[in-house]
Amino acid sequence: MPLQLAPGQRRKPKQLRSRLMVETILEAARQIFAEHGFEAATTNQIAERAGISIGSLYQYFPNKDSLILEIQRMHHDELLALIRSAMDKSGKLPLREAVRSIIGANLDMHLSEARLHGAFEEWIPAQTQLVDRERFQQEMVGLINGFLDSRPELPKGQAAKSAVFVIMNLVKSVMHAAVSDAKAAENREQILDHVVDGILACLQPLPENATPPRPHH
Amino acid sequence: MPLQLAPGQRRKPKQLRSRLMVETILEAARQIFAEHGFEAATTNQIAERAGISIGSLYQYFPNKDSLILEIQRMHHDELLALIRSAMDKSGKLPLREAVRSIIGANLDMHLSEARLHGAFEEWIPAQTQLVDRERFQQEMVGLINGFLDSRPELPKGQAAKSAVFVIMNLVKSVMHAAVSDAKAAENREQILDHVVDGILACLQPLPENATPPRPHH
Amino acid sequence: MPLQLAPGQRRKPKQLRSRLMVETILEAARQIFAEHGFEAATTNQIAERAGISIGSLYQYFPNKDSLILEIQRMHHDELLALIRSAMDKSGKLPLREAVRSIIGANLDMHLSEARLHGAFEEWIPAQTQLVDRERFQQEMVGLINGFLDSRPELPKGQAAKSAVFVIMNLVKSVMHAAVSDAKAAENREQILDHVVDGILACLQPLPENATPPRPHH
Amino acid sequence: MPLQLAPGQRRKPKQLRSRLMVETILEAARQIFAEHGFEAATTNQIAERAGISIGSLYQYFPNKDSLILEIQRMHHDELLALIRSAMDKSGKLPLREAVRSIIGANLDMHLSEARLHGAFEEWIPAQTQLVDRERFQQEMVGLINGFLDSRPELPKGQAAKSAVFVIMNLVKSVMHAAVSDAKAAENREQILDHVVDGILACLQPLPENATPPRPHH
DNA sequence: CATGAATGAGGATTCATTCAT
DNA sequence: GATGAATGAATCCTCATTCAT
Repeated sequence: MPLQLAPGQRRKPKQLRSRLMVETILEAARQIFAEHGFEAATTNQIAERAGISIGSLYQYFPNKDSLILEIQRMHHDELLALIRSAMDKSGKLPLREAVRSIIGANLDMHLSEARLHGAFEEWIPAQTQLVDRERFQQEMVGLINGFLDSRPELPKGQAAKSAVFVIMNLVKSVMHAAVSDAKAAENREQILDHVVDGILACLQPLPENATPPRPHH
Repeated sequence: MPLQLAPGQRRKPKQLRSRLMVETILEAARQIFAEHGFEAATTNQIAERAGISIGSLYQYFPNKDSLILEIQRMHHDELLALIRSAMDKSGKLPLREAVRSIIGANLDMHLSEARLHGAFEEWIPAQTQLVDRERFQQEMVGLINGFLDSRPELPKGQAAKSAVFVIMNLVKSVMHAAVSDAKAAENREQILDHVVDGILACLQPLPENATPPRPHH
Repeated sequence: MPLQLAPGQRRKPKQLRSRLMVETILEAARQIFAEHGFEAATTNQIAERAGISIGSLYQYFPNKDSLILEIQRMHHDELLALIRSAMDKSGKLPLREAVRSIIGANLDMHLSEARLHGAFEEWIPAQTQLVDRERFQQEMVGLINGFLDSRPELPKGQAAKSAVFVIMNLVKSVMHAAVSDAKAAENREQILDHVVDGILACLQPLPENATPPRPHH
Repeated sequence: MPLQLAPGQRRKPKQLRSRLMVETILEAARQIFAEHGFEAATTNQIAERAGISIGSLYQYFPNKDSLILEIQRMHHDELLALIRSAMDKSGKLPLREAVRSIIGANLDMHLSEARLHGAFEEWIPAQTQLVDRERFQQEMVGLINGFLDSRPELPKGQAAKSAVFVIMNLVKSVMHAAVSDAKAAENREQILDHVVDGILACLQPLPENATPPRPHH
């Protein structure tokens, strides 16, 4: 117990401890949710894994929902960061290689987090507006558009809207499938090939004669 | 009291009641699971919704798992039937229209079943081999291949493998997204356009010069 | 449907059917109780084993308790009959052989009914006066006294009271132990020897000097 | 707040509370099992009787079985201690008095515990090896042999084997009978006389001429 | 009388959350 | 702030018993 503290400094250690605690808890929660799913995970398990008492857990998170909400937020951020960095690194590669490395990074992350995504799906928040799927989606679209912009041979803006939409969903789905399918881990390369093929196809301008301008309401 | 009964017909009424009961229960379960997800749904809720006692429910289904298993099976069957029928009906339409109507039917079904799929995802069966994801997937692949075969302009067999993989996942993901996204219902036409574009792109043979033969292990 | 019946005869077939039904049910109940114990046995199991509907069972027995009560009664009767017959048969044998054969018969019966007795113990009747332990005990005492009477060398009446009490309990306990102890079945001969020794010892007049006339309260 | 604490003593209060709670629960369970038998007793009843919540009960005992297992263990220990102490106290008394006081203590304990033994009988543990009937029996045999050793006039070792067997079962049965028979409490003295007579008889060497050496396989 | 579908009270057990220390 | 014992509502499921057919 220090005798004397510089003014304004007193709360620093507390905040540090606080932040550390929060991170420890979240890491424990991430593991437990990943191992058991949302409903099957118990807050006591999480506290135990974090090496703290259940009471302390509730000091930092008001309830079970808040835990998974925060984890999801973090996961989204990590995913965006990962892709951003993969895009940066792939700057000079030929298109197929670039796409392949970006998607590959994405896939690896999902394979390693496996069941955590199951927990995200399982959790149906009472207050829908609390989740940040929206924000995540927006940012992801921005990222993809940025990539398209950086490659002269690819379509941009309005012309690429469909492609972006399809790519996002294709990737999402494959990630999903990879996660729920035990065998996916072994097929990594093949899956990657398929996805990359699909993405490149989407980015190819459709031959004019094949698809007449679609008129619809 | 009928004077004469065809043999084996005597037990019909019982069987009818039985079948009716089973269907009532399944419909109730489908609703409750769709509303609350798997774990959050309670068997008592389901019985109440079905208008029967909890005891009766357990007369027909040995446990909670068996309910969702059966619902999933039914859902898969309905989906396959729906697509088969949409494919049949679309026989003479130009490719884009055909694909659009098939996917459209699929999408509509998912939009109406909304959160039920969340429940499917959530449920992790104790005995994995009991679920029929495998069967479903196989049949779906067969269906898609059949469609490709029926259209001379489309690739077939080995050449289409990637396309089929991507299409399946693309569709699955969009359905998934549609299901979890409230606004999807309003964007039906746009979403459809995007998906159809994506599918058609995948079915286009990749220009040779764009993608050199990928060598990997 | 017979047109004409002799008066008073109408109910005979019914009574016969009735009696048969009752016996079938009791036999089934005996088996089920023996296999699972009282609480763990279910009336539906019993009905099924009896090859009748649960409704029919309740036509003949008002509740689960009444089943075990009746079985216990029957068991007591059979036990008494068995011992009576063993005593009759052993008429001319030397004392030790006689006792041995009587006790042996008793033991065999218990070994074969094994867990049924567990069910008797387990069942705590709501209305104590309903059970017939009292009657059973009285009759058994009578039987033993009869045996003592038939053997000039043995004590009788008041002098044998202690012996009878001890014998009854000794036998009962050994039966009990035999029933709950899996190994008992293999030790049949040894157990028999011990019990017979004990009984003969009790029937020996105590040496006067060893036990002074007990004065108490 | 004590200025100085012996090391390791800090946690005492917690452990005390814990021990107290466990004892409170066990006492409640003992009562409820004694009143209703094993199956009919409910864990909620026990918690209520103990004046705690059902949740607390399960904090200390993982399931219903563990409750009766522990109670049985305690009961066996108490019984052995009681008899040991009764044997010690009876050191200088004449044989009959000594036996009488030992058995008397035993009987009193059983009379007071009444139906609890029914619950023991009723409970058929899933994992047989968990119960300690075996240990109890061994220790009891040891105790009795010790008593025989301490009295020069009594048989020992192999010669007493039958006697010990018979005595144990006799006592057990009488205790059992006493427990299930409401009137037993009133007949205490008579029952005691009978049992003591029986035991002494068993300890009398059988007259040689009465029982020829039994030959059996 | 026979049937067996339907009932629903009741039981063991779990787990998010609180609060006295 | 930290702790973890205590809480008790809520869950899945069973089974004795009834009653319409």
